[in-house]
Amino acid sequence: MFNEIDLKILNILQENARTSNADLARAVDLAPSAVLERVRKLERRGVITGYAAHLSPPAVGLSLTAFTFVRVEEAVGATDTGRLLADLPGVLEVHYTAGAAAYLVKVRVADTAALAGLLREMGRIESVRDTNTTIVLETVKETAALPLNHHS
Amino acid sequence: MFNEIDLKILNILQENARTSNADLARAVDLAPSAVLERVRKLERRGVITGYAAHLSPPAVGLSLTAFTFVRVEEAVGATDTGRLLADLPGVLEVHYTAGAAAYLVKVRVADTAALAGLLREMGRIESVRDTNTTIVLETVKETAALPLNHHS
DNA sequence: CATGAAAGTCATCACGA
DNA sequence: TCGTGATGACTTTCATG
Repeated sequence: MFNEIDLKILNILQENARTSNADLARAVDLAPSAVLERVRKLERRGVITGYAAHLSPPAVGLSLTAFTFVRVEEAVGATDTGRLLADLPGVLEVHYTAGAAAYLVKVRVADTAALAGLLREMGRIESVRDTNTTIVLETVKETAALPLNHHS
Repeated sequence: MFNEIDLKILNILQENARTSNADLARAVDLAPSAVLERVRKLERRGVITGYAAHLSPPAVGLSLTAFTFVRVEEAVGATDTGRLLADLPGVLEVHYTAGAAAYLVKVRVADTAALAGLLREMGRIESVRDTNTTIVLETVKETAALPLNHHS
């Protein structure tokens, strides 16, 4: 699906999304206009889904990370509960998981009090049976950068 | 720590990291030079940690997401095992968790065969006692954008 | 798909209020 | 901290190979 030039562009943009088009062009040794078209095409094809600044959670007052399993009673395949969970403030990720009908929810909040409040909100959702939370003590690695290989 | 102008800048950049400085300036109604200095300051203070292009995992051949709990036998507080886990290809996140001495590892791979291979790699690490994997069927929400409030 | 030229726009810096 | 103004670089489009 990609040639090596596309891969190089994707890797550079994963590392620094604010790399200028001119710098990209120099890196892959193409004219800026050619690079611009490649990037646009990658965006249009849905390969690049967006560009995000990443902030330091503690720096913005979100010092507590946790993962919560939310067991639900809902028809298999339905994700209505998931969407309700996703809308709660502090919920960054909601994954519907195999096995026990449950969502795995990644949460970032200020402190344990805020976590307690968030769990209470989750419990208020009708279809939620119970929750099981694991608090993160230390994040060793956290990236959104995907490993790209040549036969992608 | 932040005033409303900084918050607005941070929110815009979380949404689109490639927003030009000139557009930022128009959005917050300041001169470009003033905005540039604010952004630089936010970077230097460690509030903004980077800018990343986000790719569609299936579009690059990574269609399987999973979370693996890795129980370890290692001194409390040590994260050597965590770093070894972090270096495995396909491992996006490694969190050391409270409770049972364990890491919660977020993984993205091509398919179940690749997952099996990755789990085998994990098992090869000496300090790893066992692993427990939950496969994601559907990701309802997945963002790195942090909710910012005015008393951050 | 890539190039190169042209027009408009932007990034960046020094300076002053 | 901010605005102004200058300059060199960049972005983007388009005609063309």
